[in-house]
Amino acid sequence: MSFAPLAALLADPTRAAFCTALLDGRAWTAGELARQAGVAPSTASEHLSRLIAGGLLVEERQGRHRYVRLAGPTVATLIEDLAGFAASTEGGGPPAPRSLREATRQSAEARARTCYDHLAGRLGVAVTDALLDHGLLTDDAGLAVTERGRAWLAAQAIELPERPGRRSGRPLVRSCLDWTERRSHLGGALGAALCRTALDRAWVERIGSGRALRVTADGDRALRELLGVRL
Amino acid sequence: MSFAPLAALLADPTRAAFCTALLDGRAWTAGELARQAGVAPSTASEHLSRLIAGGLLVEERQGRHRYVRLAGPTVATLIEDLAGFAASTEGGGPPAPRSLREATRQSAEARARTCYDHLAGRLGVAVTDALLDHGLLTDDAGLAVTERGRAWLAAQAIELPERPGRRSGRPLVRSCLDWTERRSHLGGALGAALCRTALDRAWVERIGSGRALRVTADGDRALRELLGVRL
DNA sequence: GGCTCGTTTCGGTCCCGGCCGAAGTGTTCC
DNA sequence: GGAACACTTCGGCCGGGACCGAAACGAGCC
Repeated sequence: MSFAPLAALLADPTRAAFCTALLDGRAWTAGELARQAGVAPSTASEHLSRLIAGGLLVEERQGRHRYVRLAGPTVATLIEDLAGFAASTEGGGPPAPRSLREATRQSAEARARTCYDHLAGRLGVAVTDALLDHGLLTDDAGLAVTERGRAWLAAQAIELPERPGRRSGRPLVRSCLDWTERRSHLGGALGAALCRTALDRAWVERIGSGRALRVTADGDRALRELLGVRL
Repeated sequence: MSFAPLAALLADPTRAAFCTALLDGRAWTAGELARQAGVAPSTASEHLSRLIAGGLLVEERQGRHRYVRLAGPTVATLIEDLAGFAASTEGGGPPAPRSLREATRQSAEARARTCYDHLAGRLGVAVTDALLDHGLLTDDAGLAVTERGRAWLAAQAIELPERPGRRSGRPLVRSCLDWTERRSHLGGALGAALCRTALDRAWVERIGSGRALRVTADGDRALRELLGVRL
C-alpha cells in the first residue's frame, strides 16, 4: 500500500552503495559488495537479505558464493530516477576523488560505462545524438524509433524484442538522464540491445570489475563508419 | 552524491502519507495533513520542514496557514514510480499494464490537470489565453482582472472570495508557471474560482484519484461558447 | 579427516529519529 | 485589547535498526 517500506530499503547509505554498485547490471558477490562499501561481511549479509526480500535484488547461489544483481530494468530506472533527482537538488556533482585510483576510475567512467544494461557516459550520449542526427531516432513527442531507424537496425542485424512496449512492461526506447553528463542518453530495450551488440562484437570491453568500458580499435572504426561518431 | 538522504525522506510512513495526499496536485495545510495522517501538529510541522528542506515540497505561507504542495511534476512522478513499484512487489495493486497506464495518465495530465487548485496543462493555458484575448484579464504591469472581466464573471455567476487581495494573504490573480507547457497560466483566487466552477458545473471531472482531469461534453461546449476555447 | 574461505546467525551496543505535550509566536476575528 | 486558532520550538521518551565480533555453517580443496 504505502511506498515507505520500499523507500526505507533505499534510505540506508550502505544499501544505497550496494544498489549504486549493482547499477552496472552485473552480479556481485556479497563479499565484494561488503568490501566496496566498507562494512563487515555480516552486515552486508543482512542488508542483502532485506533487499532481496523487498524485491529489489535477486540472488543466484553458486557454491559458497552468493551472487546478487538488480531484479530488473524497473529497479534500475527507479534507482536512476532517485539518484537523478537527488543530484539535481543537492547540486553536488561527482564527489571529489580522494585518490589517484579514484580519479582514474572516474574519468574512465565519464568516458564510457554501462548504466544497468545500456551505454552511458560520453559514449552513450554521443551514440544517442548520432542516432538522432541520422534520423534513426526522433524526439518529437517523446523518443521513438523511425522507420529508417528500424531499417538500419535490421541492416546491422541488431535484433529488437518482439512486441516492445505494448502491454508488456518495457519501453523500446527510454530517455535516461545521466547525472554525470547532465544529458539524456538512450535506455530501454533498444539501449540494451545496442549495448549487448557492442559487447558481443567487441566494440567495447569492460575495464576491470567496475562499470567502465573501453572502446576498442574495432569499435572506434565501427562507430565512425556506421554513425559518424568520433570520440 | 548518494540518494540515501532523499530516500530517507520518503521512508517514513507519516511523510509517505503526506506525499500521497499531496499527489492530487493540490495544496494542503499542515493541520490538514496532520489530521489526515493521525499525528500531532507538532510532529507534522517537523516532517514538513524536512520535506521542504529536501526539495520535495514547497510552501506558501498565507496568514496563519502553511500551505504545502509537491515541488513539481518531477517529484510527483518520482513518488508515483515508487508507489507503483511497491504495489507491484507487495502484490497490493492490480497487475495493471504499467507502461500503458503510465502513458495514458501522462497524456491525460498534459491535456488537463489541477495545479494546486487551478487549471493547468493545455487546458489551463488555453483558458488563460482566452481570458487575455477577450480583455477579461490584462497583463499590463502584472496580471489583473479588468472591469469587463468582473462583469463577465458576475454574468457567469462565478463568485470571487469576499475580500480578495486586501491584506488577507491571497492575491486575486496570480501567474503560475506551467512546467510542462512552459507557459504561464492563471492561478490565485480567480484561478481557483474558475477551477471550482468548472468542477461544480461538471465541465471537467477528476480522473480517478490523481491530478488529471477530463473535459466533459458539457465542458467542451461551455468553453467554446463562453471563451472560444477549442481543445 | 582437517583446513580454508565465503557466508550466516546471534548477542549486544549505540545512536538516530519519530512521537508527544507544553509552552511560545504570530495571525485573525470580535 | 482579548480570545481563538494555526503553527513552531523544545525537552524527553522510546523503539528500530545499523553495526560489529564471535561463533556456527557449508562448500571446496588437500
